[in-house]
Amino acid sequence: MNNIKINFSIKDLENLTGIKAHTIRIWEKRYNLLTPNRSDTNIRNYSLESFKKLLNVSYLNNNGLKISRIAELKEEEIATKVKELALKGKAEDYAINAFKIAMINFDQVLFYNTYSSLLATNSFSNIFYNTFLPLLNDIGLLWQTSTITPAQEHFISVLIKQKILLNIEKLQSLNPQPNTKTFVLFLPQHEVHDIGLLFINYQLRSKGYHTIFLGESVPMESLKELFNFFNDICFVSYFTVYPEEENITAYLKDFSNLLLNNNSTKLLLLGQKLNNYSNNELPKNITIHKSIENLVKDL
DNA sequence: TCCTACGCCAGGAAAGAAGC
DNA sequence: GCTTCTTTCCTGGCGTAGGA
Repeated sequence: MNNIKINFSIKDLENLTGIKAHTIRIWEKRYNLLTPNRSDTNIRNYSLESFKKLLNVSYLNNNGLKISRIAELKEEEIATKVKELALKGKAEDYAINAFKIAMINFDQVLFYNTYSSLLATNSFSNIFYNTFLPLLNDIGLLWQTSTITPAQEHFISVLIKQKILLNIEKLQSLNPQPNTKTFVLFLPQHEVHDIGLLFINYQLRSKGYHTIFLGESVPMESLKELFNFFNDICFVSYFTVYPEEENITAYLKDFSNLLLNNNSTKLLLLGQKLNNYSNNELPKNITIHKSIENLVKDL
């Protein structure tokens, strides 16, 4: 694993750590904080070690240590201080950095160790809300800026999904509350980002609700079949990439006409695609929620 | 055309020193 | 204790040059 050769541009480092490229250059110039390799044409080229160091430096800096003081520390001292701070302070920030390193480095062991240390003092729900959700937001940005590869995004996504599935499995023995409605969780066609939906499934199960998880890219027509099995249905969906902005209104109208004829049937929605969606004439029985926490709270 | 490096300048925020 | 001044740190903007 240590032999993996990864190089980062200054822009990559900016995206990964949140520290402006200009600031990174200034830190290098004034404090000799990083010593990147240079191309023949003088372009900076950072190693994985530089990336790790900068994550640690930004963590200390965000926790109030002055950059001039951090620069005086040896690399081992920086790492030690980060661990000390993580133990008594916000472990989530440290964990997010560790998960990023695990993702970049395809390091499953680091992922599992970081997760285990978080689990020692946190519930799974807390870990998801405080660590995985911010991490997934960051990953979304890193993906948009091509800082990470599809393989890296899939690698970390699958590991997170495994943890959610594992926790859902632990709930299998719980019987659903009697006479409660059935929550049908699905993603619209072409939509494949199912981590958020999986976690909602976990939350509903943990509260004792009966759920049917259909997963990604479900044709609307096929949802009708559920009415042959269940009377009281509440659909739940998560729009991350699809439907596209211009198609959302039409999708919801079609959904309403096809599946929400019964007054008691509802559709609960979430997802980045809906962040800026405003439609005052939202079909009846459709509710857009700003966060998973809000959705679960409103049940 | 876009990105990167570099230098310079200006300004905001915070901390510390000095004076009243 | 409060105000003022100075210093330090950080950031953003701008312009120029050169490479991808």
